Amino acid sequence: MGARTLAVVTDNTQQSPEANGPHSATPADLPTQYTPADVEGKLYERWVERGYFEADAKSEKPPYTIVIPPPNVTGSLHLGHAFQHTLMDALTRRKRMQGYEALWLPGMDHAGIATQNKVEQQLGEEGRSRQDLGREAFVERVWRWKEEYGGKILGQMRRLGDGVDWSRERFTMDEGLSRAVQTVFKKMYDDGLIYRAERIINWCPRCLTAISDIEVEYQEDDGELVQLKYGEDGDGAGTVVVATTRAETMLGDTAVAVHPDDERYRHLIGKRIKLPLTDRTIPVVADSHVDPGFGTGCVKVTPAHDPNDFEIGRRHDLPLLTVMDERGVITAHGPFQGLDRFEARSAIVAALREQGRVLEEKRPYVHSVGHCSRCGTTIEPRLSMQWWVKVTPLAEAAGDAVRDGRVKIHPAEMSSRYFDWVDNMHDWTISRQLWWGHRIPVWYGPEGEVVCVGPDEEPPAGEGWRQDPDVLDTWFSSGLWPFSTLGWPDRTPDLEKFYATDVLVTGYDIIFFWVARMMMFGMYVMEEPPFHTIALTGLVRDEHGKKMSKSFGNVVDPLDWMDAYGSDALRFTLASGANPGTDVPIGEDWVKASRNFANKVWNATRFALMNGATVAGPLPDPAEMAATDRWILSRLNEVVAEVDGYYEDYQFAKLSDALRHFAWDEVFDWYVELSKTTFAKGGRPAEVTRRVLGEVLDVTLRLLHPVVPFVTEELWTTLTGGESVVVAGWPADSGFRDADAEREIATVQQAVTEVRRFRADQGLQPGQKVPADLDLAGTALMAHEDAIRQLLRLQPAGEGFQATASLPVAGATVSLDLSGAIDVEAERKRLTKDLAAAEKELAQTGAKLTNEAFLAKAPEHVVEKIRGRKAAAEADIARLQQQLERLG
RNA sequence: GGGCGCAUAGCUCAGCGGUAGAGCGCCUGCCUUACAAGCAGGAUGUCACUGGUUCGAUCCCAGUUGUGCCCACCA
Repeated sequence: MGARTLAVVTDNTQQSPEANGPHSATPADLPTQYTPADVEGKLYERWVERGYFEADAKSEKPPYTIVIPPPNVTGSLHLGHAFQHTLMDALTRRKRMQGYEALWLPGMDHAGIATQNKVEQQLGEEGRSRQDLGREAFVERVWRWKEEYGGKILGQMRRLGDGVDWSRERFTMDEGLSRAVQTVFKKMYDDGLIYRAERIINWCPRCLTAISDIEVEYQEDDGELVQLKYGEDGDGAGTVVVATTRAETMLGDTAVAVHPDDERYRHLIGKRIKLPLTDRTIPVVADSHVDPGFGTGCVKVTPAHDPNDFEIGRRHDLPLLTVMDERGVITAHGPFQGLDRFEARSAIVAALREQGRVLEEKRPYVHSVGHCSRCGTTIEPRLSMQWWVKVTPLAEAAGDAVRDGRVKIHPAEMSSRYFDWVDNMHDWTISRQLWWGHRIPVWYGPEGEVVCVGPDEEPPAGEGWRQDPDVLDTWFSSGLWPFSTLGWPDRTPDLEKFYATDVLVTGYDIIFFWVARMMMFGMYVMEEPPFHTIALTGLVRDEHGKKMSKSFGNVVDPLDWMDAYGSDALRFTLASGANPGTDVPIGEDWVKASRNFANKVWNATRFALMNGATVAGPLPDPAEMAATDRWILSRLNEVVAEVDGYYEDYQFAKLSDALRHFAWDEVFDWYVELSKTTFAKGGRPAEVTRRVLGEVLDVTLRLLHPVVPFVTEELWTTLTGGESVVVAGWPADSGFRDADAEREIATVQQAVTEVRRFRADQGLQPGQKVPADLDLAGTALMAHEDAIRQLLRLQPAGEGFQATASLPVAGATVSLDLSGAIDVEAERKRLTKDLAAAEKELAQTGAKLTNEAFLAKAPEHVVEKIRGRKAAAEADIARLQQQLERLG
């Protein structure tokens, strides 16, 4: 029977809501292989042109909002982005289909240090520095850079299929967002939550700026712990030995500290000793911070170059002696002046060694050293005046919002990480000595006045007034992102409609940097959490679970895989690996497998179209359907419910898995195969199956669409004639279930599989027709004889039929004429093996059922189940023994 | 130094009190007119180790070993 004759469906009078008149897709419309490149770009542009992703603040529909974690303007798409974007896109696409006013808001972060470094590097290649240009020209240059090279990632997002609302794209340095920054700064300043203080901060001598604690990355570095003898033998106080890994700071020592209870040094407390290489004497102070058990129990104290020493200095009123400049060059007078800190370190140790003051060296001494997260330079603790945010009250509110359930963290186990942070947060250094960023809105007057200026206020004018030269930490503006992007501080329709956002999808690695700060600002500014749910994702790793890094050489450009296998394949693979909060390994073979799945869906739909599958008209009455139709519809509705459940739980791996198995193992491998017999026979049953097959594919494509938007769009529009699956409705569980049909088909599957196994064991060619006599009377298989014959390539038992093999399957008997001797040994082997398994099962279940304790204490349904298993094992054994006997 | 997590098939991971699962890989046979990016069949696990709780433990508890991550002011 030709496909053309089967494709004609004309008797339906009712159109489905999506249908655009009589629909006449033909298999010719679809090539035999899915080629992503042919459709992806075209479809994306169509979606954008039609405005599907543009949200309407005036809509009556309930809102669903996700703001994108703004990628750095310097960034390009990596697998981590592709991963998170896939999840966010799937969430918003589904909600859009469900009838929500879905907004996924895109944008970028100006990424202060990163961007400034990039442009400085570019200048460097021209032999110039930012100082050569001057501040204004430099910032101008950064803007030009941003226009020219920045935002590469936005184009890449289109490749991925991100359904973002481009009309609402934002940038943290936009006029509007800058106004939000200034407004918040002013408010916090007025509330006493922002203050200026001179403290030890983390200083990057290369970037020449302060950075916050979390921007410091600690590494185990090789160092040298040297023990230095301070003081003079002849002196009254004598000598003490201190240990240090940073000998160069000794030039700035202003004390030696010992523990107050340390008997060894009690006599020294209050005395002064000579500081080597200088003409100074320094006091010995008692401070309980000192651990008497470490080293000699004596600590050199350098209040201007070490945070602990700074605290000790404060407690003992020690002078702060700065001996290095902002580039880490020694400024103290003497032979070391002008040396870089590392040169100075060896020079000073050498000089002290010459004086016999270096007692003992431990080398290598591995210890934890802080590095700038942006450039890797060793951090220099540095005394300086900076702006700070007083975080305690903000962090408390941020913690409470999660504690009292207003914000849920997924998976819940990750909450501890969040609490650890917000409950122990130190004040936040927000000023940066950079030029690219939001300038601190504070003016200093000639008389020492300090004025914080709001966005609608004029800065003080006149002689001697100048603005603070520093800019704000990038995370200050990104912390405002969930509301600044919606127009705050204005009470915009967007803000009214779309705040608070629904879910924040981001990596667990960014909880401290970003999540906690958005929570703090959201609670403080909006008095409402910025999102209802925080869905934390893991990191993308390579196929062996190893971190992707340039040094390992295992970094993959997602665009390469999208080129080779399509965006859908990449997305499906990422979604399939997305178990909440866990890292996601990905390998090229897996992407290939996802591509194969897309192609399978493609071809199954082609088959359906060739055979006249349709979505037109209402579904036939179940009473009119064959068990196969009722079975697949029952399963379909179960899958709809299952997928919905997984979405609510952000279980992307589970829902992807469930859909793949349903589509491939059930719809394609069984329903479609069974439908071939129905179509071949024609008549009303074929019509019913055409409609059911259309329904099943329609719904399955909708269910798959959020994760694999391109192939589903192409197929769905072809199948249904609908405008776009993007704006089609999300399937709802109709409640239709048919347990009898499910059991019946399970029996068919079992029987068919059993005979197939026999055929394979007998070495029969898959296509080889075998005469067979089927005795199916009184079994669930009865209605499926034709399908069973078709699937198993069995032909009617004709003249001279000889039942050389007789298989009991599912209560029925299938007799085959193998035209000669069957392979007795192969069959005996198989049966013996099955028999052993059945006997083992019988022994196990039997043992349980004779166990009094089990019978007394196990719940009834468990006991019942074991009884069932025992009966099944007994039946299997009887059947297998009978077969073995027949073999002789 | 603290805290958290993980150890299940060759690889990557689900499962987490009642018969061990998936994807990829592997073996066998097939171009069966939707698909070889496919079809059919198959093999594979002392569920890290040692105890404990339980009628019953991969699953709960304790300890051991291995491994990963986060935090911390180890001079």
